This record gives sequence, C-alpha cells and structure tokens, in this order.
Amino acid sequence: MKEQVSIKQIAEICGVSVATVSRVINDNGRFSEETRQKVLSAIKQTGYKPNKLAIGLRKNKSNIIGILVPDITNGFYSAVVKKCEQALSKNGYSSIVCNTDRSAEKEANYLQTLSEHMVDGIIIISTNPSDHYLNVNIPIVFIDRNPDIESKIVITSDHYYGALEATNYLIKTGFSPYIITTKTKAITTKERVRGFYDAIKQHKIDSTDRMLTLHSTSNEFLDKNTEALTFIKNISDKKIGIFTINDNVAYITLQTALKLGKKIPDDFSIIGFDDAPISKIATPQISSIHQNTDELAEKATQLLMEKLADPDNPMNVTKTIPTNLILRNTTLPS
Amino acid sequence: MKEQVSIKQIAEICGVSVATVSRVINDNGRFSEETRQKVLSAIKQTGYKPNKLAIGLRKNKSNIIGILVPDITNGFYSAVVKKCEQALSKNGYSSIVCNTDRSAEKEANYLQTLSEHMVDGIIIISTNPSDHYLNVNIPIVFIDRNPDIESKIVITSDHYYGALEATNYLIKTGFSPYIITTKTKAITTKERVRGFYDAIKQHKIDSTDRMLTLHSTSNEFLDKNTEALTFIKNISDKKIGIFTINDNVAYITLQTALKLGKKIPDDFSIIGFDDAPISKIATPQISSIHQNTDELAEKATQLLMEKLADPDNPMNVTKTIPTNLILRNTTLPS
DNA sequence: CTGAAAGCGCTAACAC
DNA sequence: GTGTTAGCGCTTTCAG
Repeated sequence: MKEQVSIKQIAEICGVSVATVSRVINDNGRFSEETRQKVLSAIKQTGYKPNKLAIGLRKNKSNIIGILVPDITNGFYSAVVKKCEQALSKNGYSSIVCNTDRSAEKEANYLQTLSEHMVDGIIIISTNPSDHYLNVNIPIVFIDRNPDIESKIVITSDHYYGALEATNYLIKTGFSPYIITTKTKAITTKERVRGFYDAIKQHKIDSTDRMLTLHSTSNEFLDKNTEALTFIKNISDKKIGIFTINDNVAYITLQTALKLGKKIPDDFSIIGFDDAPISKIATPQISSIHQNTDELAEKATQLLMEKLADPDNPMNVTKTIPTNLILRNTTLPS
Repeated sequence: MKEQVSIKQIAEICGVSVATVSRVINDNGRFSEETRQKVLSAIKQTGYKPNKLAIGLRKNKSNIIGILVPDITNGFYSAVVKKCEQALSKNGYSSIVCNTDRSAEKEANYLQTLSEHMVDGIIIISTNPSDHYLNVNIPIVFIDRNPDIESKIVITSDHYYGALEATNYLIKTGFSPYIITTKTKAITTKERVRGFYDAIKQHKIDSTDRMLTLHSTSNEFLDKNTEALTFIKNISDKKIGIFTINDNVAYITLQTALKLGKKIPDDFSIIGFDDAPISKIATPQISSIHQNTDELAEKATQLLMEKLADPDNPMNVTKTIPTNLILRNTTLPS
C-alpha cells in the first residue's frame, strides 16, 4: 500500500511552503518558474493526488453532481444518464447516480444523501410529481418533470406535439385512432394523452371509448396482458391505429395484435413513444416518437453549468426539445 | 436559500459543546437523555445535515464506492450496476457510476478521479485486460475481469461451463455446432470459446472451420452484417446450431438466418449468452445462457464490504457464479 | 515571489 | 456526562 501523500509532504520535499505548492497546483497567484518545476516533478515522483474531500470542504464545493433516475435499466433513461455523465465529466464533474425506483420515498432519501455529500447540483429525471426537493437548496434541473415551484429549470421533450403528430399520422394513413396508456400521474403521460385527443378533435372524430388504461404499472413488457386483448377484440373498426404511451406498451400491443392475427401494418398500425431500443428489436420494428436523449441530456447539463456559474440568477427556464416521428414497420408509408 | 447549518450552531443553540453534539449524532460516548433530546430537536428544527466532506476528511473515508462499467446502456451491465447500487445503498454507501466506454484511457482517468474523491472502494465491471488499477491502493473487486495480480477479489460467471452446456445442448438436439464471436481480448470471450471447443472435442466432432469472428466491435446489433451472411451460406450441414458469444450477436445471427429463409428452430438453432433483455424481445425469442446479474452484483458488494471491514486481510478470492441455460424458441426441446 | 496562519465541519483523544 | 483541543488536507487572506 502506497502512503497517501499530501501537499505538506510535497512542500517539504521542495523546501517551500504549502501555500506555494497550492499556488502551483492551481496555477493561481505568482511563483517562479524554478519552484514550478520543482513542485511539478515532486508531484510526479510521489504520485501525489489532490484530496477532493479537503478541497471540497475548504471551497464548499464537491465537484459532484447527483443524478436521480427512475430506473437505469430502462433503455431511455440509461441513454440520458450516460450522456449526462459524459457531459458532466467533460466539465470536470463526477456523477453520483441514484435509482429511485419511481419511489418518492427513495427519492427523498437520496436527495438527503446527496445533499450531505455536498453535491454541487442535481439532475432529476422523473415524470412523477413530488416535492421533496423543496427541502434542499442545491441547484436542480428537472428532466421531464415540471414541478410546481416558482423558479426552476426544466428540460422536456415535446410530448404534446409528439403525440399529436403520431395520432395525425395514424389518421392520415387511414386508421381509426385509439390510445393505450398506463395508470400513472406522470405529467408526460398527460401531455401525450392531451396530444392524442387534440388530434382527434382536429379531425372531428368522435372521442368516446378510444382509450385503454392498463392497470399494470410494471415495466415488464412480457406481462400476460388480457386487458389489451379484450380492448382490441372489442374494436369493430376495420383499420385500427393505436398510439401507445411508450414503447413497452407498443410492444405489448404488437404481441397482442399478432396473437389476434391482425395484419400489420395494413389493418393494424402502432406508433409508440420514446424510440427506446425495444422498438428496433421487435419484429416487426415499431414506429415510434423519438425523444432526443442526447439533446435532453446535453441541454440539462449545460443549463446546470450555467446555474452553477451564476447561482444567484433565478433562471426560470423551460426548454422544450422537439420530438420526431420515426417510421418503421408498424405504420403505412404516408 | 437556507443557510447551511453546522454542528457548531447546533452546539450554540443547545448550550453545549460541539463534541457533545457529535456524540449524540453518532450515538457514541456518553451524554444525558436531556441533552440528547435538546440536540435532536435542534437538529430537526434547523434541518441540520452532517457534512460528509468534513466527516470524510476527518475519518479518511468518503462512504462512496466507484463503479466502473463499460456501457451503462447495455442491458446486462445496467442490471448489474443497478443491483450493486441498491446493495451498496443498503450498506450506507453512495455510488459514483462511470462509463468507461471500453476505453483503457477513460478507465485510467476515472480511476484517478475516483481516487481523488477518496472513494472507499471500487467495483470494476470489465472484461478487457488493463493494469491502470495498479496505481491505486483502494480495495477493488472485479466483475468478469481476472487481472494478473497476486491478491484480488474476482466475481465471474461460469463462462466456460455456460458455453459447454450451450454447445452440448445444440449437439444433443441434433445440430452441427458452430460459434460466432467478436474480435476482442476479453477473457470472458476466451472462456466461452474454450467451452465451445471442449464440448466439440468431447463429442469427437471435427473442429475445423467452426468459428466466425466478426470484425465489427460495435454494439450496434442492427449493423448490416455480411460476414455472418457469408459464413452461414457456406455451411453445408442440414441442421446448423450456432452458439453466439453474446445476445447481440445472437440477434444478428437470428436476423441473418431469417433472411436466408432458415427454419428456426427445426433446421437452425441459436443459443446466445447473457440472457439480456434483447433475447426476450426478439422474435422468435432467443435461447440464452443466463448470467445471474443479481448474484454477481450482490456477491461483489458483499465481498467488497468484507474487504472494507478488514482491509489488511489480503483476501485473494475468486467466486464463480453458475450460469444456466434458458430455453426459448431458437432451440428444440430436449 | 513566498510564508504564516486561519479555518472549512467534523471526530477523537484527553482532561475534568 | 461534558468541554477543550488538535488536526484531517487544502485554500486564501495578509504580510513581507
């Protein structure tokens, strides 16, 4: 075990004071070229590493960002987290990643822990409302959640417009539009549902009995889902077009339609949401609304960096990232 | 912005010394029930949070574990990371997750950063050899990498036996066995290849021309892969059984076989490795060797905890986690 | 250009 | 049962 060497020992080796060493390390203040060389070579020889705990304590800044994510195992979220982590790393920050499991309680606990670790900022990816973050006075940026507070930084995909576009496409290609969603309080879901109904309204289509809400809140796309089966069976339209709240539900819907012997995409069309990996892996490949995860992540990081650079700026900003429709094999060409 | 309150202020409020407050907080040493109450209520009122940076500096312990992972976006890795994070959290540790992108350079950088952050331990998930961790004197446990050092803690699936079992199954169900692998130096790959050839040897099957090594190192399972196409076309056996080095390659193989009009699983059988989500999503669902991610993660965490509890113990341990064959629809029943 | 010294928030002897 | 104090490794005035 190598001994951990401190700035003090570097100072001794070089015959200078710790202050001088510190100056050299941070290239801050003045020092002669000669001392610089001495210090630098001593650092190299000893393998000295600055102790970020001490620096953090002193500067009241940890250089760590906390990332709260519902489920790292979900393709959409992991893509966002990965990009955030990369972008933060480029800015000199490390990331503590926390799985909230969509639990408000876990979220609260993690917020507490992060705050104790003196993280400089937090990125919360979540669609569920919660107000635990009110106890914490650390810069936060929200991805996809729009909290009910005065001053906030929110990055979100254009869920409303994405749903509108998907539904319009279904209608335009000759299908009678339906929506399958899940039981949740997520604001993103609400926006998508709103987009669906607005599209219907624009086309003056009767809106009754067009929505199925799955009771399973599980992610498990392989759930035996009899709800979807019954729902689809009961639709009398010849050409059925289903907009699903996400790609996992699209996958369930696809499997159900296949089981019912539906002809896809001629008589049965599906458009999912998220453009998660599953939509490309399924057979046939599922058309979906693409969320630009890279831009979501980069914008979130960028805004957080701006906030950190100027913490007193209230910065009440909401940034909407456009979505776009990816046509695959569960839709007809336009 | 609430002011950050320190132990000193709690002490003032309660009219006691900081030492006493510290004792109460850590339930360590003696204090009267009365002071305990006073301190506790002051903490509650003020919303005091212990500063882990200061604690860490003092105790030389950060309560953070670093996790190095090749790609958080990969279903297998994200499952392991998630479980590690949960298990560590239960033990009072936070996790800094770092994507190495399979780059030795990035790995080295992250190792440096983690070490500066004074992490108490590191979990490295990686199959590629590298020796940057030699510069760091922090307890490390390796998942799937078996470094060439004296004293180490290694957790690994039984890649050899998994491959052996898969190949045997292919042979037993009447297929002529082949293997498709990727170009990599990963030890896990080597073990799997070894398992494949040993199974062949056991059955006295001629081993020439049974392996295709894909040159694409990319994860992108949708790569147009002409190599696989040519390879499969050139096989003259009536019943072809392919063991693939992982599920992404199994997916490519499946798509290729489908394109060639092969009858699956009657004339063409596939077994992948990892049991990643993709194997369940594909149509038909792909049989695969299941790696027990939960146990991998839990064992790794547990051994790391043991090491941290007793750092001077050299603990040269290698723990092999059994795999098992999951039969789905790319294999014949036995 | 450099050094001395204070102090970030906390814990752990040591004293009483 | 409680207070005093030193010090973890570092940055940052303030002197000189």
